[in-house]
Amino acid sequence: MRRLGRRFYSRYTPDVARDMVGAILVRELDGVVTSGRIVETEAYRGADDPASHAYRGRTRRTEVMFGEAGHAYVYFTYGFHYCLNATTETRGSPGAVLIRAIEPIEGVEVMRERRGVEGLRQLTDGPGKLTKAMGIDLALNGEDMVVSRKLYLCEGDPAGPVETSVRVGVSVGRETPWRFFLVDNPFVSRGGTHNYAEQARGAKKGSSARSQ
DNA sequence: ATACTGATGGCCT
DNA sequence: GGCCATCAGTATA
Repeated sequence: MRRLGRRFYSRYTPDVARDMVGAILVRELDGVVTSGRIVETEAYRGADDPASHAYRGRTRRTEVMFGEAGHAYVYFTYGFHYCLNATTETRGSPGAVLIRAIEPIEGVEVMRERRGVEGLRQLTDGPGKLTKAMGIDLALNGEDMVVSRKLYLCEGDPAGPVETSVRVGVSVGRETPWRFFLVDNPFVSRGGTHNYAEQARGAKKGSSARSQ
């Protein structure tokens, strides 16, 4: 497996987000490997993107988004969950790609233990779920995924059409279709539970019906 | 199937 | 003090 290099990340964020669908996310912790294929991402930029943490400029939290591309941006949200991003663009131009869902490949049993749920699908079909399944927290914020042995991305094939939609769980910037996901993949998150996410006029329902 | 809610803490006005 | 780039549980149909 070939690891994704600096050049991959150092581009216009929505392009990186689209190309990350199909890539393999690998996490090594205490000699245990967990990995999965990325099936859903979202792009966040800076001053042109009101939904982005970096919209209002540099703060302690968003510092990594302004730094070199290819680093992990991990943040804590809703008092409980961590979310994992890969930084993009160039120094001084903030950007990050949120990894929203993966399809498990390696370490399924470990993921089950860390998550405390049984169903394969529920293991990693959301941004907060996959970080818990992979043991990702603030200790990895700023990690350079181009060289790290703990956290990195490898080339992979989406093996199917990639669709776009409005981003999940944001109340502003809803005119920008910067969510990218694999059509009909069962591990794509179902789009959040908050009503306001679908209240904007013209919002379409998620295209993939899921059962079981 | 959709709708709503509680948990819980950091970040920013 | 209000708002979250969330999740799991419960209620309702």
